[in-house]
Amino acid sequence: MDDAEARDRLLDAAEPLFYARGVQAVGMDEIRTASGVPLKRLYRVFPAKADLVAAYLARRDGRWLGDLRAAVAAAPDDPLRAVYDWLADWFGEPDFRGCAFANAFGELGHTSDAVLDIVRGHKRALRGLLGEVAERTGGGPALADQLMLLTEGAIAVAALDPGPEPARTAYRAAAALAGAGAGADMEADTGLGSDPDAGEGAVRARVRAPGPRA
Amino acid sequence: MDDAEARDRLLDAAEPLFYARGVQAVGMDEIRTASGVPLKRLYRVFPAKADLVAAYLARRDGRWLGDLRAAVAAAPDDPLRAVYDWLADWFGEPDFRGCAFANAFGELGHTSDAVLDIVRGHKRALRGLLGEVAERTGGGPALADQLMLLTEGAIAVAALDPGPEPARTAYRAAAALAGAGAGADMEADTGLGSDPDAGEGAVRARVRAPGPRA
DNA sequence: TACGGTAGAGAACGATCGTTCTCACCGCAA
DNA sequence: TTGCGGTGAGAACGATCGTTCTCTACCGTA
Repeated sequence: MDDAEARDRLLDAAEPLFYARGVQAVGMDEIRTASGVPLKRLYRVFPAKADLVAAYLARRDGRWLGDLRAAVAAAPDDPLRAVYDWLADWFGEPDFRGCAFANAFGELGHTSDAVLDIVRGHKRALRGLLGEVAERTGGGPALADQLMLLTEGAIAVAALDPGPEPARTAYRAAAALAGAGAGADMEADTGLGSDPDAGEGAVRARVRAPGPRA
Repeated sequence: MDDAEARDRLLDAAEPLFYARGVQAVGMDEIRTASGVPLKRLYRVFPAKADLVAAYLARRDGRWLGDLRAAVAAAPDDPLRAVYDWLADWFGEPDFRGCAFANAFGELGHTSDAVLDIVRGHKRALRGLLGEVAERTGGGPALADQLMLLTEGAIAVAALDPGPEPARTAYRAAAALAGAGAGADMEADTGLGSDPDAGEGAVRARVRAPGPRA
């Protein structure tokens, strides 16, 4: 067995375990057993569990975004629809358990800066892809930000209640926003201007003082 | 010291620790030290760590939703705006670290059914509150589902990039959807009907076969 | 003043888990 | 054949952590 092959086998074994049960709930011994790679080589390829976790997230990041990008590229006439159709499909998979990166953030985001960086990078890349989709749909960055919220929201909702429905809801909202906002990026918003600080005073005055919530 | 007071002090000590660093990263000894409650009494009040975690989430659930409900009630003329102003305020708090329930789900959702139930209950209650907001804004359940996506999406985005901006983006989208969809719940959606299964064939046919993604 | 029951402080226990070490084994060069 | 570098399997180590136990001190009551 090659080191490169060992690496693949380790990641192939670790990924479904980490995704299904969380990183901390899966021990190195279980990965050893599942992969068939001896511990010695495991620790040569990944000197610490943190390295394996980072590789797991990095590989998943590449594949996930690659698949989504391919789905978008395959539907040049309606990239918006392609995004949410793809999500609907994903949400319906039997082992769907939400966003691996959001889950990793909840588990390790405060403990590991490496994990935090990967998660941030993943979301930034997703935002970039949605930016292209928004542009090709006739919208601008404002639409892209809205698509990002709808996408993240759909994933979060589907995580607790698996099924394609949240993706359909997101698509309807996205289509409505894209239709309403075609070329109307700076006046379709019913209130706040696009200056990030313009409404802050009013915003803060309207609600109570900060305190711990959720 | 009373058992009831011990309980409060334990939760007061545990909550910021759990929220800031995650449940698994905080040991019972640290909670003992931070609360000043002796270990013996700690284990009388909460026989196991899981009980303390459940109480932490339950208390936070009640307070978070109560605060949001109060903010909505305080702005009867524009409940939609109240929601996202409140969120913007929350996102700006210095110790904001995303949704405690989403984080707990990522950490323990697959291990603990009790945690899963609390998280599901929390999100269901939030969806209920947004349902009222949607209704008072002139929308129906379709708008409520969209608000849910925008809200969850804003929280998820803000978790990785703290600041009020995602709440403002969500508000703009919500206001646009509420304006566009007033009384137009069954035809404003640009494509898919409201029947959950009507478009499924097309949806599934458009994308590739399922496989592990993210 | 003696005493039973409870509280507090912290040591101790037992399990888990990441990581390292031991040791027998195998293929290969001299 | 004879060593030898590396491999595989799994035991062992060390740390952490949830939980329990021990021991001393105190308080209300007779």
